[in-house]
Amino acid sequence: MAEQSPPETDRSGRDKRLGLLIWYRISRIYNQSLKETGRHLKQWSISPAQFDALAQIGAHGRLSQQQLADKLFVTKGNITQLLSKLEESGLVKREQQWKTKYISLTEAGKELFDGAVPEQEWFQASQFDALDREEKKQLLALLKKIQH
Amino acid sequence: MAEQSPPETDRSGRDKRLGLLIWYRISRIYNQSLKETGRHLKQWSISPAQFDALAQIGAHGRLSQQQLADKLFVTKGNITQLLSKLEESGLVKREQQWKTKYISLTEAGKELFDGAVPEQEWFQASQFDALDREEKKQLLALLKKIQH
DNA sequence: TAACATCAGTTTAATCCTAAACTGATAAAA
DNA sequence: TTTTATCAGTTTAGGATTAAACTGATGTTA
Repeated sequence: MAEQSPPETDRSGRDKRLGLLIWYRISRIYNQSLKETGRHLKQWSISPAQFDALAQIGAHGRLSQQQLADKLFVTKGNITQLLSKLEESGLVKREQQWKTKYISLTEAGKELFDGAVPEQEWFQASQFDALDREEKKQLLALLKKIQH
Repeated sequence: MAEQSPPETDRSGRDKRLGLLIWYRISRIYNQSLKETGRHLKQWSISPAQFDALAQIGAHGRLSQQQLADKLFVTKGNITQLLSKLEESGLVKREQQWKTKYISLTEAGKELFDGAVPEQEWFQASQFDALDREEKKQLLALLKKIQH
């Protein structure tokens, strides 16, 4: 009986090891990529978080702060502080309507958006150029599956 | 001539989009996983960063601060602060030898290590259980390739 | 209309992290 | 032996982020 059943504990042990290795890889890739992104963005004097906000606002036009928070998967408290700095730098403006504040890009913000976003996105994407098109598709499919 | 050459600009455009989608996925998976990890670790009143440090120290025994920093891919300044808290909590101790400080777990640290590490690693790994063994291997191989 | 609930945004205190300047000890070279 | 370089760790200032408490306006209901 025992000989015929698959080595369950062993298999789950190996699976645990695999899962852990994946986690550490992802963690390193993410943090490395973030660091390089930060370096690359220095030419426009903005941070990765600021870039993400600008890209969303630029792409969607008028957004409330809560909507922006949802798109970026961060808290509204974070958005308040992020926007304070972007407003100070003259890149975005806030307009209150009823109890909602709508955010949009200023002229300077649009200029930065047009200049920085395409190049930065190209840079971001190029970090995966060790993979060919087929491999990228595979990777994306696997990543999607993780989030069921 | 034109008809026979592959649509280069188009292809690289699609590749850029794929690369970007991968980046956003990885970013979301990482941040989600980190948040859930934090929630799970609350039962031992430690943070993900503290857990990682304890796991390394527990696994490797005596380590200098610089060695620990290298293993965790963070700065030594960060380690100084991380260890201050772990020392305060009585989980690790530092012993100076020559100009190097060697870190090791206290009894309380070892106890926490034995209790928390296996369970936490299991939890961590289980976040990828939507993938079967073969898919995990594939994913890991692709991730490795990214870092060439 | 007065009391209450809801909801957007703000504030506060905390954690994690970095870069850069600093300290102090060892080692090497003049 | 004095000077200089190197190297481990610390400190400091600042950025990004969160959770939780707070503010103030709008809407609902008794």
